[in-house]
Amino acid sequence: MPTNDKDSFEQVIHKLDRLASLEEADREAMRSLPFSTHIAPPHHHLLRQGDVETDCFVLLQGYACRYKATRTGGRQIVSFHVPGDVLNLQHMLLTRADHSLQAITEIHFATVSAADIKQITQERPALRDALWRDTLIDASVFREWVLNVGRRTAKARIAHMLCEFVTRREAAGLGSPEQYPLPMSPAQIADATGLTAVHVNRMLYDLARDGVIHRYKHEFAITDWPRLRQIAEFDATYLHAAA
Amino acid sequence: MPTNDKDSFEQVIHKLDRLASLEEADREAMRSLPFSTHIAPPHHHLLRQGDVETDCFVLLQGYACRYKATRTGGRQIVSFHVPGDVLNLQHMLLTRADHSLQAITEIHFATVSAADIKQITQERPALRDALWRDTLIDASVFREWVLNVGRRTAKARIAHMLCEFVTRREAAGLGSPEQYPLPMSPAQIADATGLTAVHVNRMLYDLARDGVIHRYKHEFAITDWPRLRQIAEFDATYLHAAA
DNA sequence: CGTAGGTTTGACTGATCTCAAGTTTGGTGG
DNA sequence: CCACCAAACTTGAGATCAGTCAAACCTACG
Repeated sequence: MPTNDKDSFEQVIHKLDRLASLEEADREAMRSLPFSTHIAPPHHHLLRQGDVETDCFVLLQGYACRYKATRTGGRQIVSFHVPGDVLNLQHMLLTRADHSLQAITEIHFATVSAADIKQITQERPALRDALWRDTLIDASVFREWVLNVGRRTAKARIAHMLCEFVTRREAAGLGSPEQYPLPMSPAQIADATGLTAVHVNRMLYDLARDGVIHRYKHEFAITDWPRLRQIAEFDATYLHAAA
Repeated sequence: MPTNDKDSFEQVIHKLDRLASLEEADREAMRSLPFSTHIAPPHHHLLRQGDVETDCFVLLQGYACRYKATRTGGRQIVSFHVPGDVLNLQHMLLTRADHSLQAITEIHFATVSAADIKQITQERPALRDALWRDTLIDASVFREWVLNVGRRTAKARIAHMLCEFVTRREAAGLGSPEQYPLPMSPAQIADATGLTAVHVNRMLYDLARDGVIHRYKHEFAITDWPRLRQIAEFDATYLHAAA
């Protein structure tokens, strides 16, 4: 676990390195980006649907999610994020936020000017490839979510969402699927899967009864990773080796 | 309606023009891209989940969709496409197809080498912005679909999907929402909304009874556009003025 | 220790699915 | 041009998964 924000910022560079073959000059260009770091408590909004935003946020520590709201009060989480993720790269070219951005746990994040990021993508083709590829993988993940919410049963949906999260967490170097508890609450899982908190709770109970997860107080962890993947029909190819 | 494929190709250029301010040199660069044109019948697959693809497809005439399949036979359409859309720009940087691509009506399309497209994005920043912006809007649309499938009732889901389609069709210069019938079948609407064909049919019946759409044989058209938008809670800002 | 907010449980409801039997449609060949 | 066929669409009846409502219970926090 990185101990300071400067070290944490290296995670993004490391991630981009996996997405395209960067040269040392590319890494240096990233490091030289002016950024400021911040800490936000759980539930803090970094951005709200409709806002005009000219900064990009890089998650350094903790977990966050993006969500959209329906006029009638419905809430749908559209993605979860792990350290190293750029949370809103789209603001490089799209100024109006079509969704909100919220901290799940306490988070550390960096803000970088969208214009600065745009600038380095002009100057450094490898960074352009890596960042563009990142946004394309983002889109691929959304497609999988449409499938997940549209065509899977409640239990499979939940399982799939958990599989994706821990796979991405592991890719970010934060431990194997069974190693750490999951940060999201039943209510958040409900909002991510298009279910109600009540029903999520029942399914979580089932998964616990079958020994797939273990629950203790307001936390839970995966105890049978192979079985969870099986329940979810999880196939990580849609992550395009981002994970 | 363009009468030949060369004229049709101008639609993409026109679309990119709306996404970024192109110079004449940018438009020329697009026109000079080597491409070949093809015709495919309804249901024809341009691409299947898992394929390795190095060409990009540009839709010139007709309608197409992208979908993902679940191992157990479920099918989820993740987007519909109108003439002028690049159907798989992601293959510029991602080689493995994470979804299938299928014609809905008879279509005319052009294939352009992904490498050529990548090349012009290096040489012409305005084209890079336009194309990148296009992929970001694509992602925004997927997010809206996650919300649609996850948090709306059957009728609103269907209405929303129809609203988006006709809005995009109009943006492509193909007539106002009420002007032409819709090309998709109940079964396809079902696959796009995460419902069954049986239930879609019932909802379509309701919408027809309320005078929102008109059905005749295996076609239907919108007859009350304001009411349809209202049922759908449709707000086009997520299309980021692509439409 | 008291309170507020989220979680859990139970009983009931209802939206959507499933299954299966018609019906329409568009294509094909005589 | 008409009869036939396959495929898709419709319709109805019954089943079920997930939602709603409401009460009780934690848990964290002041």
